[in-house]
Amino acid sequence: MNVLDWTERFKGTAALPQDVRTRLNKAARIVRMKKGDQVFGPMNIPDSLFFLYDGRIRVSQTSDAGREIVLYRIDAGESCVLTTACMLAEEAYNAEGIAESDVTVVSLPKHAFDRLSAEEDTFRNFVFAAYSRRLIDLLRVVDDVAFGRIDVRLAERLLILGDGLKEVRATHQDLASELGTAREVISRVLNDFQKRELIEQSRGLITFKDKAALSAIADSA
Amino acid sequence: MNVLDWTERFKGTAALPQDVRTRLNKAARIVRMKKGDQVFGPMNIPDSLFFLYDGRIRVSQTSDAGREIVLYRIDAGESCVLTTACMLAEEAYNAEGIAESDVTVVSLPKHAFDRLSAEEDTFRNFVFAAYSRRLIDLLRVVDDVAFGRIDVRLAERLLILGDGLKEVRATHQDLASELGTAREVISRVLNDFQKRELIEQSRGLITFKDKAALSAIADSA
DNA sequence: TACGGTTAGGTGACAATGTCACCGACCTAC
DNA sequence: GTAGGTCGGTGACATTGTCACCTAACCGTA
Repeated sequence: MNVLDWTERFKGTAALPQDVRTRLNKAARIVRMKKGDQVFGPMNIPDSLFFLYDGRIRVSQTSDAGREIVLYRIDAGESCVLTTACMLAEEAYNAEGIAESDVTVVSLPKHAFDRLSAEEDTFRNFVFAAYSRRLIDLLRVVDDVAFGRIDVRLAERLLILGDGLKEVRATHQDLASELGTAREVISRVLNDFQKRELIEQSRGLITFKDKAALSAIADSA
Repeated sequence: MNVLDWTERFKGTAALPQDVRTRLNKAARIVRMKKGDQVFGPMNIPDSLFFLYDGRIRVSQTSDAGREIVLYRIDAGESCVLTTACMLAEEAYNAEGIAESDVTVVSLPKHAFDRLSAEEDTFRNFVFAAYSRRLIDLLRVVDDVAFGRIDVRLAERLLILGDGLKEVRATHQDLASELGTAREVISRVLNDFQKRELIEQSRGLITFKDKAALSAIADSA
């Protein structure tokens, strides 16, 4: 079943001795999911650890009123700490992970995780580091939401989403969900950006006209 | 120096064999600090793990503009994950911990922490659980700040701060810092609460008149 | 090609929150 | 007492969020 040796893909497993890696390859299950699938969510309390072998996952939280905010993204080679947290705290939480592309996930049963983090310093440090990074990501989100202006946050997010590209394919609602605000607010700000000739808009598509000026706005935090 | 055996105080250490606990008592340093002292902050990147033996620590974050928001509190018996995170990520962050009372902190050098979390399941689970709890705390903060109304949040916070008491000793600025908003906003909402006879105010002091009604507001999230 | 339903986006009025400038009341040290 | 600092009040205004309702673009199908 496991035609691929995923252990070489992760910082926490690549350095492990070969026999440990072989054991891991036996214990783990490889799961493939399609773009748009829910990788984890408030419904299914996980009983395994997840490592993202390939693709990208967007982790977001939804309010009672149905508004959404993106917390962070998981890239290939990273582990998903939030599922771990939910598992350990045995607490469901209204956060969900959506596959932003087709993804390949390595699912490691809890007992294997326990054993590995007990026996292997490298692996344990990898997990701790992942936790730390997410904590700091969340601190950043809190800072942005509590203290940031939305024009600044939107400029920043557009540049990230369109990194290296000359356009971003996203609806106003998508962008509102990124920042945890309302569609109308995004529409207003984007129209302002357009009037200032920083971008052009068409249905579901934003085209950069002046990235430098957007950067200036994004940095004026 | 170590007249007190702190290891009995923590879930992660109380269950350890006596010889391990003795070793820990040797390795750790006991630090006492006064109410109001900064236990950790953006300046001093920590090189040790902190466990709070006694007292309470308020962890908050400050914006560039100087506005503050309380992220969570550390109670006696808990470990301080954020310092751990900063240490592991080797990244300073603009969060700080302030002693809300006189505190006694157990400071465990990194190498002792590493060894302990490698050798003792109980301890490792304790640390993981602490991380998880803080992550979930922060998700809650994000939810509140991004989606919550401030009258609801203020009512809620007043009830927490005055749990079991009939008054809360805090200035409007203190409460603004709790919620990450401005003093004027707190003043407005408190005046509204007062007009509705839910509270009474005097300088630096808020007295409950109708906790039930406040609860109703707090729950109307 | 025309139709009808769905989705994306626009708009104005209003409510909630944040910002600014300035004020007076109170508190403490001298 | 008074000087200076802290605490809270206030009105005008800016920003952001909410609501109701609208139009335009897109898509599948007859």
